[in-house]
Amino acid sequence: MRYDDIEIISLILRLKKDIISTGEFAPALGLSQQSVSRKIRELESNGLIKKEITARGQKITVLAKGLSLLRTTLNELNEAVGSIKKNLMFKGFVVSGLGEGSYYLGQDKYFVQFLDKLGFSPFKGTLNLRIKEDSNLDAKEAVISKVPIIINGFSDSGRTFGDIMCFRCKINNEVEGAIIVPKRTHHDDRIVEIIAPVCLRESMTLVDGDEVEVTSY
Amino acid sequence: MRYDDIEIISLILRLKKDIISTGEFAPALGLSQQSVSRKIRELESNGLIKKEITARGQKITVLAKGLSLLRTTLNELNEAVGSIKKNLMFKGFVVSGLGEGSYYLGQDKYFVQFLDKLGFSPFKGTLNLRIKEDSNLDAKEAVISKVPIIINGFSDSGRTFGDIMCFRCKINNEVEGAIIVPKRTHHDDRIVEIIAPVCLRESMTLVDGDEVEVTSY
DNA sequence: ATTACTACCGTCCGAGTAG
DNA sequence: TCTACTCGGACGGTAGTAA
Repeated sequence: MRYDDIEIISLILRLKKDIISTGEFAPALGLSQQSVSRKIRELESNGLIKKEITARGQKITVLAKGLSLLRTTLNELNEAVGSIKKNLMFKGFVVSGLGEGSYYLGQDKYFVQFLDKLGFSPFKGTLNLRIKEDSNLDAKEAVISKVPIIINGFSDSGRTFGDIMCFRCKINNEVEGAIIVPKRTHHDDRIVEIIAPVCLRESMTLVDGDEVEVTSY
Repeated sequence: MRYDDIEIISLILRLKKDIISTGEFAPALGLSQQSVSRKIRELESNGLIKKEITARGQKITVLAKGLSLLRTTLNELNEAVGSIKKNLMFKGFVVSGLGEGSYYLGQDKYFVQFLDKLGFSPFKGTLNLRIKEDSNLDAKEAVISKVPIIINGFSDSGRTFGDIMCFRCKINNEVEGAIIVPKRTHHDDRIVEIIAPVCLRESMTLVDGDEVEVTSY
């Protein structure tokens, strides 16, 4: 478990203190003072750090070997996070629109924001997909847990319209559009509403039951 | 030791395989098949991943909670690596110039490159520092293991002049200059030669034995 | 204050093996 | 093959305390 060492080195560097006591370290690592003391001694004997003990604590210098381990790990995590993006794809089946999306698109105060924030003027209707497999559901959850583009809500003639979250996506690797999700109402998890500059049913000749692939990027 | 989980999740993502067996995982983590099996079950019960067991192995999906942990860790490491730069400071004592630096500065073909690549025209002499403490020596090593600015070597009337590596630095947090290190000759590790647009001895009224702080940025 | 030793003990690892 | 159970033993954790 190489990453144990990294956790400590990372903390040492982030504390940005010249002198640190093992007791100070302990709670941040969820360990006792004694264990931290031992861990640090181990790091030193592995040549990852160097320490000088003073009256108030120890001055720790992360050595080249330690830094190199840190950088390697950083690269690994970057690679891991990078590979997530490629996993952000899910499939669903075209269903007839029962979603609220189309209604939103009819509201001018929403509509103007779409062009502004998404860069395209959406067709005034949504493509509704139903997700069947659980694995695709997870992918969809991953997409809509990314940082959303927010379409602000408003009040009009006594009614309140909430914020809408948008997530850019590509439909069948062909057309660029966006998944829209009302911020408040958590309606059926398995239905996804998609908007695009064009009518997707027409431009891609889709009918109910057709499988569609959605990629987030 | 939170990072243990990360190590496994990171590996899962980097393998980019749909189906993975615990036995395949084991060597990469330095654990036994049994331990990997248990670790993965723990990850699942902590809600970080989801797994489906098939005949050939298990299909693992990293859940939102797992991804978020991964991103947090990535940010921490980025912060840690970022803070290294601020740690790149060392101290040395002014000594009389026995270095080769001054000689280099006398060579026009080198000299013109300094202005070009460093953005300043150096005073035709170097400030030589001797590093006494080992901790400072480590910091100095860290500085000169960064990506160097290279001053190209050349041949002149039969003699060969090698490449020179430069590292921007700040002297006593006051004057901007550069550490220069011949690429070939690995002369005394404890002597550092510094160039600056001005004569540092004069502008900072330095004499032999004065302590000087060098920061790399 | 600190660090770190000793002693004890709980957790975790892995060999064997079942399913 | 695969996953995962049992169980003995090692490793790692902490309390007490010395330096």
